[in-house]
Amino acid sequence: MVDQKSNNKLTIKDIAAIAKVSKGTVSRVLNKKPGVGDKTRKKIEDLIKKLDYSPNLIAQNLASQKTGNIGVIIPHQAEYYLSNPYWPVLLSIITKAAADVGYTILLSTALEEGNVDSAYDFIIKGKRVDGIIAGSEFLGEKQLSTLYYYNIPFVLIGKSPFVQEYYVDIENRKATEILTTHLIHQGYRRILFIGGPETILNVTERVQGFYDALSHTTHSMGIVCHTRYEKPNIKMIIQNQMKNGFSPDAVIAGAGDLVLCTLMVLRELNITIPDDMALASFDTLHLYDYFTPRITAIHQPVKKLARAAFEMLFALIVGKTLIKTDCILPCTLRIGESCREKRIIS
Amino acid sequence: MVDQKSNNKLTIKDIAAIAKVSKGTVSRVLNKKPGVGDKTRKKIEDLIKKLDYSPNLIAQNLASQKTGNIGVIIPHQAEYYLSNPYWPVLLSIITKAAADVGYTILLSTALEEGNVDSAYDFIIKGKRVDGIIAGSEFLGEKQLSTLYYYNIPFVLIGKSPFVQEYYVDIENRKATEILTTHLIHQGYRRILFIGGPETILNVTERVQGFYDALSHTTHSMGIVCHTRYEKPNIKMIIQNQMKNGFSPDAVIAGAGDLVLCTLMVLRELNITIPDDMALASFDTLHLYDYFTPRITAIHQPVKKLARAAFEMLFALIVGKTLIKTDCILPCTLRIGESCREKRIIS
DNA sequence: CTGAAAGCGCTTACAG
DNA sequence: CTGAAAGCGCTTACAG
Repeated sequence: MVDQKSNNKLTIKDIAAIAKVSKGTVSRVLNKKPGVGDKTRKKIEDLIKKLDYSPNLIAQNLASQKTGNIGVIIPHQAEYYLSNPYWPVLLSIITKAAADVGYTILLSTALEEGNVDSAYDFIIKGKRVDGIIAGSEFLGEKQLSTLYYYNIPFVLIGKSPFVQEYYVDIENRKATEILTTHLIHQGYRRILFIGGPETILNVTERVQGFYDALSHTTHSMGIVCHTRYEKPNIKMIIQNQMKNGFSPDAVIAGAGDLVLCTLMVLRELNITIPDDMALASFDTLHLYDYFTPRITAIHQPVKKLARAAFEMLFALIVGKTLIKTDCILPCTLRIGESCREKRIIS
Repeated sequence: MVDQKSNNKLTIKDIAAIAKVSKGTVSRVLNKKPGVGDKTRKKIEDLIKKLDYSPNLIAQNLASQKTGNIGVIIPHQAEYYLSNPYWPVLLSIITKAAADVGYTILLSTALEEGNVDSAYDFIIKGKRVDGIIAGSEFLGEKQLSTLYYYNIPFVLIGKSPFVQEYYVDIENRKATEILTTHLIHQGYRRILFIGGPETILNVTERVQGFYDALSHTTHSMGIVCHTRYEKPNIKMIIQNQMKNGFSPDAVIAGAGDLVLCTLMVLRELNITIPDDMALASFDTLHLYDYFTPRITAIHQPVKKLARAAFEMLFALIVGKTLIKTDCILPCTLRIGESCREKRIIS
């Protein structure tokens, strides 16, 4: 048809005109608001369906002063956060939970590792989110003051020293204690704990858990070393500990980001797992089951964490009062073959 | 301060009032448009910086009739597309390329595997993207007619039987030929190719490449089997082929989604790689280097693919005329230890 | 170079 | 129950 307008952008005005009602009335049925007669409502609903009209979300947003978006801030650069299923899973669960209640996710990540400024600016300036879920790493007072200044509801994933409410996290300390205790029970005597940077709260919590376990035994001893996530110097750490007389018979990778690297280093050094050295880790790997031996590890309830974060944020956005302003979830121990019971040699 | 308005939402009106100019003038400097005196421009720029004003993007969008968003449609559900680095990498590269020119990504995925309707509706209705990059899988005439109806520029990742222009892809056929030829040269004689569903274009292309290689030799023969990605029945396939007399000495996993499963099945059946059976794959794995033996594989230039897709879309959006309306990229062969040269037994 | 005004497509008190 | 009108915060011809 020639006269089929190529300008196929139906607006509320068109619908109103065709239905011979006011825009206000159409708006009311669009938003399922009361104050419209049954007949009128039906007529407009039919028309909308027939014409396949859908409202311009941008205009809705501007008029209603709500965006329908929630911002997710991943405080890492893509290369890094994609190396691990943690953030992708978190993100996809949040997206799904948000979609269920009509919200869209706006994702913002650090452009370079450790620099979250741009990520916050991107999301906050421009006023296009109703709330924010952010990873607590690298969250500083600068970002916080911006959040508070713009008065925007937010929930953190992971504790922050600066924030006392509205966060979700896991039982880092307790879980590490459980894992370490397992190693002790399996007969390992000299356990090396490799953790991330000590400036990160969950790292110090895990270290505490490690010491908690050791404090309950006289058979085993432990050593803690820290390294960066992005460029871990695990090889050096392990070699040093082997030379300096501690010579660990078990090593715990204190974060999902460190397991693989540790695994590689052990292979490179021709150290057999678990015969030469046991390996355990906090956090499981992507494709976990595909590694031999499977690595004994603490499993985080990432999906639950994501759902908890979204529910908390949603409550904040709609103004529901929260009874609990935090949510700390327990982890589980998954036993593989990488920490088999030690033969009586030591 | 008590009188520090909690309503801290600076608008263009406020800026105009303070600077004693009109909103139009502020808008012009905001958008770096000509038609403003140097002094006035400087004054306004300083004010904006001082007050840390940033314009409301939603209002900008509505007024300018541009969204600054581009939609990315991943035609899979999260559980599935996260099992493989392909989509996450694609997404993160597109996001970065888009950010460089001021665009934001709106992600939409299938809520259930194979059903992309909602993904398209979500992105297209509501008019909030200036263009779309979509995976070509499951793209049907229904989605296409919607895209054309709304007259929205789009670029496909992967060929589609329905679309003759504006897509990017890799050399599926040629790459598979290269891989298969490598296996033949390594001395493998009975090669099993396990591919995805034959309804998918890249699967049939790869199968063609497989046959291309075989057609150049009289030493080796091949068999092709198809399976679903989400729930591959690889164990059955391999067992059948072992029983029925073909008894392959090499297997090619025809897609990244099938490698791991194949690997697991071989382990389960106590088949050693490569001594009992060689394993090669199209597409590398996440954490590729961490598997022993490393698997010989075709490597796709995913990052290049993503950049090519975005560049093409961007050109379409700004109305630049394209010389090439498609982009087919070559792949490379990565040789691991999973297809070692075969001892002369057969 | 600058301003006044119309308009983007909605929502939402306010009347009636 | 329904409509008319103002307003959300911008942009963009159009004058001058």
